[in-house]
Amino acid sequence: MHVVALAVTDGTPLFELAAPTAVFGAPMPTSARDWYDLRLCASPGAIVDGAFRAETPYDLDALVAADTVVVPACHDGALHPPGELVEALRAAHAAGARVASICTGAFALAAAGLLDGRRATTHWMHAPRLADRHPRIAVDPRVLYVDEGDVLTSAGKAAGVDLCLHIVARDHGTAVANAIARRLVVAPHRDGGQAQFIETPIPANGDHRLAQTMAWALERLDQPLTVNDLADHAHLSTRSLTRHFTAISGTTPLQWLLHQRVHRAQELLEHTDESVETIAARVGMGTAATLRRHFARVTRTSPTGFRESFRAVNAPAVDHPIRAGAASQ
DNA sequence: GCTAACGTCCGCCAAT
DNA sequence: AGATTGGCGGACGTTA
Repeated sequence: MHVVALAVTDGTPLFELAAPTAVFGAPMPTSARDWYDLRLCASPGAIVDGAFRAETPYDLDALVAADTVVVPACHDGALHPPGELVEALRAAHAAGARVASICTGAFALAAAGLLDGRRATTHWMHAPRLADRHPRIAVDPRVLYVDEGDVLTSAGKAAGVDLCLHIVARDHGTAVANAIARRLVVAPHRDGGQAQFIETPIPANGDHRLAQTMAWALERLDQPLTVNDLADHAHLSTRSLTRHFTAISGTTPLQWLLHQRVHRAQELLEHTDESVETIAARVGMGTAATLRRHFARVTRTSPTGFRESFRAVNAPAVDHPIRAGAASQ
């Protein structure tokens, strides 16, 4: 079992605990091979959100034993990350743990020196302070999260859900991450920027005016779709559609489509042995060359490279009988 | 990697 | 008065 330690200190907002708890504490999806052992690690007497006393056998020293440490914001975290937490983080990272922060949790990572020379993000309100106080960090306030391999940071609050799902996708593949996302009823995968950076939030609920059009598009991803087609479906001019689309999703229609196609290609690469050419056609990319281009832009790997590394992660050549719940959206 | 055709995006602005 | 719409045009992106 992969141990995920959630670092709780006095004043941690309840909301920030919710994301990692819901994602890593979820029951193991049928399509996953192993899963997480979520451990609440709290400093003694920690009160969550001024109301809830954390009761757990693990204290912050237990972070060292974790494979992944999740650090949510803490009281006054942007100003004075608790020294005890900073020390524990340093030790955990030195022991080989992957460390992820939510919101102002990044300040604790920064204080531990884990972000020096790296890219990172935090809540946009606190980004200037983080950059100011730690000049060696390349702070990007625009993204939802930043994946630096063994150190990950995410923006405020809800971006923590995206970060956690991203981690699940890294560990278990996008299909498992999507299964979790579906269970939590959040948008499967928010991204939009280059590489593993997420640039803009997409509302987690599906009740906005373009939801049906987006769902409609996802059902015919394999077919050629123009912005005009989307506009027709939404009964809007292309101009208005583009306007609403960017306002709602933070991406432009074509970019969103391209990302959806790449994500579907990832699932097919994970779960089928179809050729890149075939997959390109099935996800609505005219040619394999086109798929490769966008795939590289989004994932920083080639389709074949992605397939290989996915197979490597899920190495044991054991038959896995049922893939219930792993169907794509 | 280049190119030619075509599609997309977005500021501007008048119409609703 | 203020918000929303959608046509236009040109820079920019995508495709084969």
